[in-house]
Amino acid sequence: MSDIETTAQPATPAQVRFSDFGLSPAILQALTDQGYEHPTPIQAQAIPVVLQGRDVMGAAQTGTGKTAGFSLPIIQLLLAHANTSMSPARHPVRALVLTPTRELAVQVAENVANYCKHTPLRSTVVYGGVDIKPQAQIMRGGVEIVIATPGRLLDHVEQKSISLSQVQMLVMDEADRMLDMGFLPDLQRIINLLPKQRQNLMFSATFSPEIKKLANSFLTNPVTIEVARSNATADKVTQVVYKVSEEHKRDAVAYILRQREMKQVIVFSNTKIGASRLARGLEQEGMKASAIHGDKTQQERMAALEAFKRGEIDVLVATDVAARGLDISDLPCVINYDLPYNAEDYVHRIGRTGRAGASGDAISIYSDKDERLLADIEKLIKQTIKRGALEGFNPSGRGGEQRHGERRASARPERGERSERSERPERGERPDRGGRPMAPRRDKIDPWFLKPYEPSRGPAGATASVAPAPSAAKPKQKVAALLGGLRKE
DNA sequence: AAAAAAC
Repeated sequence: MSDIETTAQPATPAQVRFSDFGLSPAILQALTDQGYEHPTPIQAQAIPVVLQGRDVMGAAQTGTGKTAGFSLPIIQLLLAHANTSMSPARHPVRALVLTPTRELAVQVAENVANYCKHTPLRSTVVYGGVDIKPQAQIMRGGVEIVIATPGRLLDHVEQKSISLSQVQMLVMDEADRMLDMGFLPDLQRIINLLPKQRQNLMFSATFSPEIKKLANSFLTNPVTIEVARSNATADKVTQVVYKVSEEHKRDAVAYILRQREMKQVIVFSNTKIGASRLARGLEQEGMKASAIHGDKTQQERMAALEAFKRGEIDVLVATDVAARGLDISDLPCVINYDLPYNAEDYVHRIGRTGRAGASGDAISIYSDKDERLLADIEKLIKQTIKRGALEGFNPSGRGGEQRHGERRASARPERGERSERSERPERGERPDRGGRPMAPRRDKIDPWFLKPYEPSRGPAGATASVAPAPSAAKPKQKVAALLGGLRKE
């Protein structure tokens, strides 16, 4: 098999209809219910190919309609052999969808359930952080389609609440993300439990060498589908960066939010601590803000997401748990409170806005020490991002915008002011880690985040030897070794 | 460097 070839067609979705694919009336009815008539480009390409039973390697950003692209034909194929018996034994798991995050699993499951609603097929979702028993109960009752995060799925396998021996179709959604998160060993264990004879669909936002290798080991003669070149940012998104000194970043975000009177904004932070602090800071400024990150309980995560979707919260401060996949529709604006360490994450983050033809703004705050990150991002997206100036933003005090009568600079620790104490991570923020081991033990914590910011300088000051290559190569080697070794447990 | 994910 040669290199990945692009089958990207300037599809003409306006002329294609879902009814052209020979899908069952039950599926078409579900689509009609939701007002869907025309497939998106990736749907138009994927549906016929999946219906043919081919393996697929799909490159697609979120917001392209990828979920329907694989779930509609899967449902169709399952229906072709569906039976209406109520016996659990007659409802073995036949399609398995794996996702990297719990929220994404829930979201995919909601879609699948919707598409199935006029069919006898049953689907369910399993993920960690919540009680396992109800999940096991549902699966023992028999389901054809399971959407899962890898760890909890394996848990169910060990508990024997699920058998994977009848799985005919496997979907790996956000495969690049799963690799990044170290799910490769779990993926391999799961795949070892599946029948050899099956159809595989893999979706990834990027075509890194690791992803190609994964595709080569798990897919059989796949058809490659690509819509919108990966690494290309949506053209509808207006991007701008504002340079601010590190200690004024939070004020800058508050200023931007207030200035533009923005509703429904996601603000991305690189750290969980940073996200919590920023959310609280914004709340103190009177905004309706909430944080979502991996140290929140699953309940809190869901609650924040729901509140945001319902419009009860205007600002969702998130780590990269929300960077990919989440279908928070058509946000007018995304703000990067930190520039992401991985340039690719920038693309995913700003992909939350400017979707479905709408335009959007992507605003990033950065400071001196982030020049390198900005350069990496611009290199990846092959464009220079506009440097903006925050008109009227005067964080250094001395009057400035304080004449608006705002409460005195809640988010501006002066030197020596000991606001740090009150900025510690909330107590009780994670009474329940969802069963995952508590992150680092107290005595092992490196409290870098509690220290005041200091521009880090090498020991010799001037010779800040720049050697990014080896550090970048390391994780890749690990992935390559795992892929090559195909170790089994 | 960070984040995510099973018990």
